[in-house]
Amino acid sequence: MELNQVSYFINLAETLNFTAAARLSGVSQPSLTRAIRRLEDELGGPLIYRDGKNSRLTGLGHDVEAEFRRMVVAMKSVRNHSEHWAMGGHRVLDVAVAPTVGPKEFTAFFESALAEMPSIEIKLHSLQSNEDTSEVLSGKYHACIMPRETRPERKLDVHPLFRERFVLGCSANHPLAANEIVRGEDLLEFPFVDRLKCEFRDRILDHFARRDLLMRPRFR
Amino acid sequence: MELNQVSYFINLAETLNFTAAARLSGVSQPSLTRAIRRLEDELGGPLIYRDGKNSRLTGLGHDVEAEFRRMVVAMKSVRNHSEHWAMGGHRVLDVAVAPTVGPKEFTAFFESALAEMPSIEIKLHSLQSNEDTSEVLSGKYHACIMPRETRPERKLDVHPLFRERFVLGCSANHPLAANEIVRGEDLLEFPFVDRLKCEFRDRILDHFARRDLLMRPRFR
DNA sequence: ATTGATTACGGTAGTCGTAATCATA
DNA sequence: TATGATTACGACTACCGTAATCAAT
Repeated sequence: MELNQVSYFINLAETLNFTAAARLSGVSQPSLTRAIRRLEDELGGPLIYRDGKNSRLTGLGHDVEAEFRRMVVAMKSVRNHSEHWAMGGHRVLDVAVAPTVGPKEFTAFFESALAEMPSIEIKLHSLQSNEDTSEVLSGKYHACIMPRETRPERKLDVHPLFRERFVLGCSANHPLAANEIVRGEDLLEFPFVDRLKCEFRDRILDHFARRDLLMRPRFR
Repeated sequence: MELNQVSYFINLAETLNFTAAARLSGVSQPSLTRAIRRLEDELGGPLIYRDGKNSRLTGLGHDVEAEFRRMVVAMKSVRNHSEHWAMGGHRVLDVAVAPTVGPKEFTAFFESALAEMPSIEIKLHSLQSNEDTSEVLSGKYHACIMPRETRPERKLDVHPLFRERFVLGCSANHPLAANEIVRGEDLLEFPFVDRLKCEFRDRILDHFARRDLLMRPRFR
């Protein structure tokens, strides 16, 4: 079964005349005759009663026509779609933002990007906790915004977007409340909780390890 | 755009792997690669990002996949249909019966026919007044049952099914009431109405003409 | 070294158009 | 004779498979 056979048959079903159908299809009459015959051979039965000016579709021909029309519709839809696409039509950019970051930090950037490229639509997703940059490689998202830099990957473009300060929240009469700057070393004097699920745990462990500081968590 | 390209692409969209898609499609890997490339050339843009184990469909690829699946569904439907048809599946026979005749005369025949050919369904239609045997030639009906024989047509099978008697209805003391048989000549003695729209008018005119009898209608 | 995709190339199948043939009105 | 469909035949396109090449892990 070939698509030219399909469109030939549609034209034949509309004209019930091989000559006219061939003209509609832009091929010679023998070519259309052969195409229809091949179709009939493949489907195992005649599609049209050949009877000069009284030609008419067989029952099978009627049934087949309906399905073929669906195929032609789908095919035209593909052509339309790809044409619009090629013309720089609508494109959707799926961007995932980690929940810790929150998209509101970037609304200004998104707005200017949308203004600059009117043919682009940006769809924001919330990056799930079990997802990471591999979701970009697999194609689920086109880009993602994360709270920490990832290990460099050749296949990924990684750009630094922002820096975040770590801030200590404590009571006003806490010994550290007076410090303008609180270093990691200062923190080690006090008991702390090791939150295994903290997004920044790896980075903080790494930070202290590089400074040869020993962390002694009091709770876990 | 060819149907093999369509099914190749469906397989590729499911596997995201040219080698696996080629195996599924039953062709060599280079052949599938070329088919996809031709498709992309025709549609004017890439359908899949080629990236080893991280290959993924483009936006256009996603859109095209949906439409292509519709085409494949329609194609499979055609195959199923024609297969059932070839297996002696369901066939509908459209039979038109002239309203003068009425289908009830043939219910016994239709019932026996249905019993004999279980794969056949008979659909009865009422033959409209402006329709005749040409509706069979044009394919609207497969057969029609008419109250009079038509002129012989090479393209039509004509079979006599029944004979109808013409009966005189009159009052008991009418001069003709005593006759066992009423001949046309007997009728000519009496005034009668020439019903131009009578279905049998032509046949009756012909009948008298062949006997050199002059009809003198008193009303029209 | 292995997996995955593309390019090169010779062979072949299938489709096309022209022209001839057949059938019918 | 004119219209419509099929068959015959030579030509060409385009697809396929094998094999080689390129790229990345």
